Amino acid sequence: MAQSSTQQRGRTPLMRQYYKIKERHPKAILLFRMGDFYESFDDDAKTVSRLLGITLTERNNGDADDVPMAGFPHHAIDSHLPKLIRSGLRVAICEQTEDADESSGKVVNRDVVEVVTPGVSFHDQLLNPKQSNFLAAIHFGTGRDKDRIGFSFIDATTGEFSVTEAGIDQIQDLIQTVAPSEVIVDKRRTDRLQQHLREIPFTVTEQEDWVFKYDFAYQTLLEHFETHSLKGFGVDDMDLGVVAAGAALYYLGETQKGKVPHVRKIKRYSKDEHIALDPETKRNLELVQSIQDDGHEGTLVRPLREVDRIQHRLDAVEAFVDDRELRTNLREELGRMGDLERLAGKVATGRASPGDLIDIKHPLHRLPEVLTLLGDADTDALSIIEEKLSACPDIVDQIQSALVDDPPAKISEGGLIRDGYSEELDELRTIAQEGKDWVANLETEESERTNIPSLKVGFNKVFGYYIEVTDTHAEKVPDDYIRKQTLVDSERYVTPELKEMEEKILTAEEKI
DNA sequence: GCAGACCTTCGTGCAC
DNA sequence: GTGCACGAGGGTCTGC
Repeated sequence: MAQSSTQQRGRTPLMRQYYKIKERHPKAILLFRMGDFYESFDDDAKTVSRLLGITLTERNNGDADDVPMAGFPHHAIDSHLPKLIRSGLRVAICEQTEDADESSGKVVNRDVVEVVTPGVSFHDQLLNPKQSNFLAAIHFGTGRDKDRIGFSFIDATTGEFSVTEAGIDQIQDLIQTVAPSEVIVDKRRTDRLQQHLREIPFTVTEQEDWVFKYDFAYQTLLEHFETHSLKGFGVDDMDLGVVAAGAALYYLGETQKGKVPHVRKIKRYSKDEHIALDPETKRNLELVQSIQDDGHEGTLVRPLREVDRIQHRLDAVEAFVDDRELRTNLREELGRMGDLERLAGKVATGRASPGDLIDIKHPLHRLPEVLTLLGDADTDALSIIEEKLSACPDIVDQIQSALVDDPPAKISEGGLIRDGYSEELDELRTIAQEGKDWVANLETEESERTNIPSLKVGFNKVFGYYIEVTDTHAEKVPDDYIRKQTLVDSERYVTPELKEMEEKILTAEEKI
């Protein structure tokens, strides 16, 4: 709902900025970055406070009424965000887009950088490593197509993107087969969705009707894939499907602010390729997990229908049954590999952590072994796979030469880049290390100079480097020591030289 | 105009 | 090991 100028009047600049951004995301909880905190206001704050169990307080708002507020430190988002999303909410994450130092005393610029929803999330805490997380779009036909639908589904983390068309009576089958976490639908057609589903085990997100216009959807797909038509993907003839696919891709782009370069193709999905299984059947056949311990994994969620493909799969299975060594070795190799598809998605969207990059290197490093095993197999069913895969040696080399083997959890912690990769970085590290060596020697030198055997040099985040002397030796403290802190049985001091070296070390580490 | 207080939660340092 | 105090970084208000 648009805020009138009357409503905006009297508010502080910060709250005017907040409501302006909130206007663009009325259906999402807006997490508003304020320094080291994510803060929520107004009705959002009441919801956040209730769901996260955190204090609901208030923030002043100029001449307008105080605004309800609830917040948490930015580093706690990984634990709080999943609770909000699992409650079925959408969360818009608003970050500061400039440094406070550059804002000339004004409120810093802010903007939403990501909208997290049940069907669109890159956060590990919200994803099941064993399952795809699909966003689906359904477009209901009209006129002569009134009994048909376009159906598209996309996994934001891997870029897997499919489209199909079906009779309206097959919605239930499609939903059960794909099992999306979220379905987007034309807001005028929500009732039809409900009419054709026995239950709705996903979040329904309504979109404006223009999102489901053919021309808009088709153009969205062409612009994304940078093509003149969709013929190359084999989906050009699916008018209803194209609308659903365009709507799904548009929604994904909106939530990720266009950062979805890893969605590089769309494929035609044929429901006839697979047998639809309802949740009860999957459970009873223990295809996904065992009934007893909920832990055993299954792989036959989408059984094939085509005889040729079934035969091809059986050939591969037979090869493994006949060749125990191949089976054991390949199982061992694959067991060491992570989820490359999802990791590649993280890299493409700029979300990869240092650990993710190393997790990419390890499976790629082992891929030649896998390719050799597949190539040596005595069946076309496996050697075809070998021909399709590349070990990407250039990527492995680059990661190997640039990154350390045991990276920090966050880039901000430093120590990610390998020595020798960057001359400038090596120089800064040398300055920092030499400074630390100087500080380390200082303890011995000062202990001898002052004749205080218990003298210690330490560091903490509050006071930086300091020299600690117990009260027993207080009378021996030299005149050039500057007192900084008093403890129960000791005093802490600094010297001009120590402060100068601290500045050198910290400046170098900041640049690193 | 300036300094200090305030406001959510959480990690850290310190005292005991 | 436990409990307390503080600071993280924004923006705003209050008091001098």
